[in-house]
Amino acid sequence: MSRHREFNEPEVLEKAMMAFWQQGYEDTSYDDLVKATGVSRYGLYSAFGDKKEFFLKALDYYLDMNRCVMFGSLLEKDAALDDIHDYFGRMVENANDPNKKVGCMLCNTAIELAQYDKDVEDKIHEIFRDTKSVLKRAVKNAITNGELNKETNANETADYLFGLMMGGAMLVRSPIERSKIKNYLKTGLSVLK
Amino acid sequence: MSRHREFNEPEVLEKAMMAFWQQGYEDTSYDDLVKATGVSRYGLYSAFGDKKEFFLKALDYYLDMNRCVMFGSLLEKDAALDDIHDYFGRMVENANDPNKKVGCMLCNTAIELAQYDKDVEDKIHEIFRDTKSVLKRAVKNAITNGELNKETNANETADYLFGLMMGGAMLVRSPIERSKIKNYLKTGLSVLK
DNA sequence: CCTTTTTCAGAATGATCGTTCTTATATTGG
DNA sequence: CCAATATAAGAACGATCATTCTGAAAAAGG
Repeated sequence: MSRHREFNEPEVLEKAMMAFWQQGYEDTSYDDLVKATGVSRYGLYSAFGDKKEFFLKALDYYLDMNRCVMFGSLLEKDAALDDIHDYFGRMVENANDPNKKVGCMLCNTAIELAQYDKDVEDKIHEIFRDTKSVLKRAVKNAITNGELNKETNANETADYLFGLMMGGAMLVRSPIERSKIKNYLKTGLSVLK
Repeated sequence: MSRHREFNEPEVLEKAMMAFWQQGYEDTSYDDLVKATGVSRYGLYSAFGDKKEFFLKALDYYLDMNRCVMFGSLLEKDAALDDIHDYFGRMVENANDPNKKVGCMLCNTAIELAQYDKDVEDKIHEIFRDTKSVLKRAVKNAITNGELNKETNANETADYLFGLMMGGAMLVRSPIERSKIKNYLKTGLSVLK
């Protein structure tokens, strides 16, 4: 008995994620999602729930797909100074592409939604905490390795790098010249010594 | 003949500006503006035009009211290193107030609207250019005064300080702990030497 | 005080939003 | 091939949006 779904969940989730990423939560209507995915409203509602549930699933998908790609070797236990520079190097590369003005979906969400939605705020906090830990570990390793001055405050430096990352993600989304973003990240990293 | 307006334009504009500042463009409905100002829809439309015109007037008002207050001595021709530190010190003070999560109206607008509205983008560019000039002049003066290393690249450093400023404004609007913002700005300023 | 003119308050309008409902179709087990 | 059932497509619903319109009230000149 019964018919089967005509769509593939991950494929649809990816398309929906792209729509939410590019346009944000408020500016993406359920109709936009129907158009972007090519799936019926009924299908989307039964598979992904209402708009907020759908968004949270899209955000999870974004994190699953993009974090490893962007953070790369920085996620490894012995990550150190080179891995920090590599990460920000990838940010500069992304910033240089004038078409990529979407920034980081997580950072965008932190600005757009987290003030008004407790569920979103909790998720943001969790990921931000993880991200800071990753940066802090790399800073500590760099100090141990002698790549950074022994006097370096690992905690403050991790907070700083986190802010540099978030600031960069926001600058990418603003209508600023790409060369300025490069200068921002390049000079910003010069504190690491 | 005829009746007079019952409201005072600058007072009303200030109230509308606060609403737009706190909630952003999209999340502020014309009804919100009617409630926030206590003025009739008719009165607002005839005095300030439609929603976008009203927003641009509110943004101008914001710039007129807040730029001098925030930038302070940094706007003076002979501003140098101390004035840069003073400015970011005021940012830290603002960030420490947990109730002040609105950030900078101009930066918020750059993120929310500038991608989709040419008029807004042009205004943002103009103000951003001015802001960078102010920072660059202070950096140059600091180099001349011997407060900064002679090798300092004034242009890149100005871009960096601009990003630091915008990053800080964005962090304030996100649900991040205030102490992290302080660490971000404090460590960020340590490049100036 | 009365006429004129503008303001006010909010009803009306048309669009769009998220969500639900309806109807017809496609699929599968028997 | 037929009955059962989940699907798809989109119409329908109620809310809210920006904007316009509609009397009633208010103010000022004669």
